[in-house]
Amino acid sequence: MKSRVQKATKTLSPKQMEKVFSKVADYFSVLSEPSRLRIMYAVCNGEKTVSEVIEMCGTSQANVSRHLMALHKAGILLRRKEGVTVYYSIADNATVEMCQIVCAKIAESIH
Amino acid sequence: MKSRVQKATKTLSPKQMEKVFSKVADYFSVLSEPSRLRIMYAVCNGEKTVSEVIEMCGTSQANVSRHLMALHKAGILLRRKEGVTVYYSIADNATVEMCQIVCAKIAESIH
DNA sequence: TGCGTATATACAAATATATGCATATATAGG
DNA sequence: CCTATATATGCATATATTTGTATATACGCA
Repeated sequence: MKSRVQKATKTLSPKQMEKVFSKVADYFSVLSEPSRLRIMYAVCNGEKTVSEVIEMCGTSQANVSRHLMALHKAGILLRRKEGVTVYYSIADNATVEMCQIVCAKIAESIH
Repeated sequence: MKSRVQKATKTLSPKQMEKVFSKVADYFSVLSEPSRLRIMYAVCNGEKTVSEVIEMCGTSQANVSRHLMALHKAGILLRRKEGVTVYYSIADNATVEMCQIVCAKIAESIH
């Protein structure tokens, strides 16, 4: 019996598997920083401007901007520009689902 | 309307939130290396010994051992010792679910 | 006790990553 | 055109992470 992960990858060659591993690693890597998770938490409730995120997170402007951009480039956040203002929002539910699973798992161990 | 992530964390103080962010970051961090994902892939189909994983992954003994231990310490893999042999296996389905979600997402973008 | 095998770990070197600070770019308003 | 505001980026530094090599530990067996 094949695992669900293997079902999702069964048509891929070894070379392609390496590519998947590398991309998945990049994906998790973006989510492996407290500062970026704080930003994700700020945004996960609805679209926010960079300034709003700075306010909510209490991090420097440069870092918030960089992190938001990194999350965007990883396909995790959408980016919408309106005049001088830039809005970021969650790109798709897969990430939120994941964060929910992990947060639940972790929060449990803290109570 | 609250997001699912916020539901999972609504009873936590800001200090506890920081702890959660830090732990979640650690969790994702462990999964953010191609070498460790390769190892996860080797193990996700059923319990394996360190030697078997070395064989399957073609990585050095030291690295496989280190990575398996890291995955274990992060609560992602179970560790069972029998004589001189050590067996590792997936600790719980949350991680596999996550990997499935992400792999599906990524594999899609490769086809 | 001594040897061989399986696994873990210490240390150094190479590489990557996050951050602060300064500066650049873009746009709206006067 | 000039200024003020919002956002992005370049550079240097501090810090963390990965890896290889060598060595240590643990266990079974003679």
